[in-house]
Amino acid sequence: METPEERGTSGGEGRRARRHDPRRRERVLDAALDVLVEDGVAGITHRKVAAHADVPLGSVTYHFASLTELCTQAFARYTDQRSTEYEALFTDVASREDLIDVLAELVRAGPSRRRSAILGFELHLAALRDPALRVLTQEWTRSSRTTLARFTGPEAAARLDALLEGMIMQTLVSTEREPLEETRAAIAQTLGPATGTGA
Amino acid sequence: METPEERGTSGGEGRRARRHDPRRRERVLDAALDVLVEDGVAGITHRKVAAHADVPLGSVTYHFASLTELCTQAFARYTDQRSTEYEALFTDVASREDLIDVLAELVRAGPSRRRSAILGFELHLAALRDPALRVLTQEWTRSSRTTLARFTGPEAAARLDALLEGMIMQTLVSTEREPLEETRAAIAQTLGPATGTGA
Amino acid sequence: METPEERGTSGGEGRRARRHDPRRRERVLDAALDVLVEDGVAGITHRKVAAHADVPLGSVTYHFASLTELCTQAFARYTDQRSTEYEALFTDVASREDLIDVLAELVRAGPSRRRSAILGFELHLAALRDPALRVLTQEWTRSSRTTLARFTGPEAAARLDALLEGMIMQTLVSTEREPLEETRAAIAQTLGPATGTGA
Amino acid sequence: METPEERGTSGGEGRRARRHDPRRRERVLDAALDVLVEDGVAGITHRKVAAHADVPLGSVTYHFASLTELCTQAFARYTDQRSTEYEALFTDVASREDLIDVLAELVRAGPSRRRSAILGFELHLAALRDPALRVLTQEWTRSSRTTLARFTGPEAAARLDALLEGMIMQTLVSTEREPLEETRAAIAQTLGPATGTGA
DNA sequence: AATGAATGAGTGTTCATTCAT
DNA sequence: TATGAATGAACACTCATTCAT
Repeated sequence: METPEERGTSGGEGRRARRHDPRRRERVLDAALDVLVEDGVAGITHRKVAAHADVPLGSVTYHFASLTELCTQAFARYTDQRSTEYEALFTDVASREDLIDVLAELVRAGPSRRRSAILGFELHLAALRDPALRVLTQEWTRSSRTTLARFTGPEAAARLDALLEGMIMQTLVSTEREPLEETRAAIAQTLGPATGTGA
Repeated sequence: METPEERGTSGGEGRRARRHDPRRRERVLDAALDVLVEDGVAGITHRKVAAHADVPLGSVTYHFASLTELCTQAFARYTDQRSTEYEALFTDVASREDLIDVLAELVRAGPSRRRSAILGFELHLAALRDPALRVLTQEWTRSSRTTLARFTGPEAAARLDALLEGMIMQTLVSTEREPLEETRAAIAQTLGPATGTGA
Repeated sequence: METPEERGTSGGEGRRARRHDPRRRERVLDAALDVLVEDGVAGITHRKVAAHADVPLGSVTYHFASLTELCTQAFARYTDQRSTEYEALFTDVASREDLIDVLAELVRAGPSRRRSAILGFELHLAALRDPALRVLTQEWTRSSRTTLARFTGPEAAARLDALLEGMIMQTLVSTEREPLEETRAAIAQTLGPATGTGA
Repeated sequence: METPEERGTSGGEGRRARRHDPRRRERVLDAALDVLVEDGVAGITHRKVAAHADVPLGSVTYHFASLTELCTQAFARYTDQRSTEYEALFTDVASREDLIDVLAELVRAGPSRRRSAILGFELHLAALRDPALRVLTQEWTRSSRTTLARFTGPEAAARLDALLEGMIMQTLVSTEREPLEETRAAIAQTLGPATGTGA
């Protein structure tokens, strides 16, 4: 009913002619995760996600019925990927020492981990207010504890999980890095005294 | 949601004629904390804060130059109160057992603590992106570790702090409560083996 | 409200494999009329019509070049059906009494008529702003007056037509029903004094 | 949180410096009625109203909590004004002839009345779907019938009201004007046979 | 012939912030 | 000092319409 006028003139630069783009959905979800890392749940908007994915705004709202749903699905994608990654960390663990190595590295790792850590905490916080997200955090907790429990037994796994989460949070926020030895010592102690033979 | 009619001269019951209200600033800050608990940094607005404090909208923007500043000062008020409270928890601690009691209670405490825990995590997350808030988290970490260190030595204090933070976060999100004994056991283990005489 | 998941291959039960559905067009027009009854010209959208007709969105835009055209054709279908129905009402009218019966019933009839009445007024109002629709209202007015005039002569037909339209509108909006006798009396008076023998 | 940049640069031409504008509300309501006349309930938007009132968009949403409420209040303003006007039409009516003159003039009047008539029908139609508006139509019907009944008695007032409404609607839509004599005759007949002395 | 994917214009609404009083 | 009015930017979301298949 209104005159369209400058139809199809605008549109950024690198875009155009990406009609029929399978994986579009996934690209948008990844972009959403990028925005969540950068600006948090507090700062995510359709527009930022669209810009980040180099996709028109309408494309985001087309694929996801609401911003909430976009976040939910993005977080689901995150926990999914994260679980697999987490599992993979432990494939080569054969001894108590190996385990400590892997976990200390997990806590102290650099920027690559930073992204993951931030998303984890954003998710936890958002889950406090959104039951749909609570499903994800519960599943994630269960799965990470199960993985740890293979080496430690269930109670120690729960403690360890809490300790790791706390250490990761603190690493995230603090400016200076804790000495490696202290990280290892904290993990070792939570694992409990070394038994005679192995992990 | 409001229209001038509902705004303006009205204001419920308790307001009006509170000219020269010296506690106005503090009331607004507490209201801001309430809103942060309820809706998070993602959901705070001047209007919600004003409504919560039963104060005109203009009063909020008058006392605080920007929403960011309001949040910063509210968080500052929170860490301030929290530090004092935290310190107070330990005044009667005389033994290792006392310490475990107090910390287990800290982790497991109900709704009263929930507010505090949520604010703590909101602050941590927001601090990732705002240096002004990082000052607060650093000071808060330093102070809580110092308090703990009186009983444990510095390294154990750091571990313990991480463990507590992780446990509190998990308590916050999870639906079922962990058995008290496990909480105590986790703390005890992180404290390290009991020494001969006391805490 | 829909996301690709909910759209796409799904579609409830009765759809699918209705390739080459010759009545598709008519089903869409009827669906459009349903939506016009429910939400008015103010509320009609391609999506609502498609959902109502249980037809993919693309099907609506495929068959009708624009929403305006869809409305126009739907209204055309309405006046067409309505004229036939209207005509049919009078086939058995043999006396002045019969005529009054039929018209009173027309004014007072229940839900079945409600649909028709609402569409009539939606059309009239839309026609004020759209010349294409004015063609329909003029033809409809002409045809209904012609029908009435068979029993009353042209001037009385015009009056009667106006009276009926006004009464129907009032019936539509008002909550309580006017007594039958008053409806009949109003019609009778507009018909003019009974002549000796019949209608 | 975003950079404002070109704050306060835009803003039309004739505007500016109309802070503290009492009557702003009323101006907006009148603008809303203008838009309703022009584009109907189907076409009203905040932006059109703002432009018509030469007022910033924010001003419209500031004064009215929702578009629905804006329409409701605009229609309320309309019925209010209309009732007064309607009443005034009859102040000088002293005879049956006078009454017929006034009503025929009411039906046939030109553009000035057109606005009023369109609003009346928009309101009626919208009232079908919105109970808040139904309050207005009921009150309006009651009041106009009361006015008419002063000259005709209650039953005739109801008939007359319906007839007038129907005739006005038809006048609105039709292209050619009905002869004055027929309008008068229709009214006269609905008034019933002239009694001996007067109105 | 038919339709799912896609897109850009535009909508209602919220809100931080400014400003006159 | 304090606040109601005001405003413009931005947001989530809807939708008519286009287009590749």
